[in-house]
Amino acid sequence: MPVAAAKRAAPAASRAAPAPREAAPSAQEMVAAHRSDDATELFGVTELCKAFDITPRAIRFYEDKGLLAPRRINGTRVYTRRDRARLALILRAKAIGSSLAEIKHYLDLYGAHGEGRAQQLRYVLTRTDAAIAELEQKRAHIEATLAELRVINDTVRKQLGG
Amino acid sequence: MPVAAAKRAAPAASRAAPAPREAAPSAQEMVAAHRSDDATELFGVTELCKAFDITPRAIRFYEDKGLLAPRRINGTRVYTRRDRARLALILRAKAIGSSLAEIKHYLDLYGAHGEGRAQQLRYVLTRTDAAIAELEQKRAHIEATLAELRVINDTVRKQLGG
DNA sequence: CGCGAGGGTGACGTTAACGTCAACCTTCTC
DNA sequence: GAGAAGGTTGACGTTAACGTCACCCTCGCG
Repeated sequence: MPVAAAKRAAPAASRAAPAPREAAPSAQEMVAAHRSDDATELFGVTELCKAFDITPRAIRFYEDKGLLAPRRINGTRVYTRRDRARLALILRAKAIGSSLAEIKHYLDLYGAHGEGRAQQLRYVLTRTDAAIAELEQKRAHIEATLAELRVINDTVRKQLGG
Repeated sequence: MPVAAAKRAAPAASRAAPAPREAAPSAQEMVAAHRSDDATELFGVTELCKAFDITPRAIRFYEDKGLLAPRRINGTRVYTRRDRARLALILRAKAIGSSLAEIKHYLDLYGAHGEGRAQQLRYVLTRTDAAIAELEQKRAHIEATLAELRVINDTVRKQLGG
């Protein structure tokens, strides 16, 4: 999965923008982006495709799965900045190995806090707790693997250097 | 993927061993386990299945994919401690979102260092470097997500507490 | 008014990672 | 020696996450 990017680009153009960085929004900003419903700053589908280096088919697929719900203007999809933020979340969650079904739950969390009643909020709380625990687990796995890879790396480096 | 464990157990027995912890081996031990080829301490397939909470079908599948290569005694699979260590690596790598194809490369790294010539070692070096970089990327994604989830969690907690 | 580009819609194909099932061996036990 | 238990092998089914393809509509333009 990591070793599979930059597949089909424009027929005759060498692109060198693998990561769509644009000043790395903070966690607060990211979360807030999901609550701003302003209609200024709209995006087209190809715009998002180029911005995130994915295909329109993928975007449509996410929409079929209920992860995105852009407005339609005369049938054509129109995305707000909130939609764009959701897409960013989707892709990042995918990158850490989540399935689209799980991502759907993540998005619920990002969207549904702040206005619900106590019952709802409590639910959000337990879900975020669980999600956090899972991610910490996963991070632990990654750090263990990193440690082992570094052992190998150092060993080999010494073999070559000595 | 995380939210899907403890499926079919023995028909009439409640098991409560979700995580197969046994004194968490260090990175050095883990790497070393891949280089010990002693035939003492052998395991059967169901033994491994229960130990790691997977099905025999999965193990056989990994074998088909070349991730495992246990000895056969009269057709029956027999696993050494090294095989068991490989299986542990496979599952951990899966948990962090790697595909089996990628895991195959990981295993190559764990196995092939220490004896090769400079050419080979250099290759291992670049591969470990790449793998490390990818994992650090992934870890960064996880930490970003964690930060956002904590923002949500705190927000909700304040709403309830205040 | 023709038409080409761009976007949309099924429908089907594909790959990964197994699950399920039927059929066949051994080996142990009674 | 007849089961029963446990292991092995195809072969086929399944789910997720898209890719590909064919066909359609619509808008802008010369």
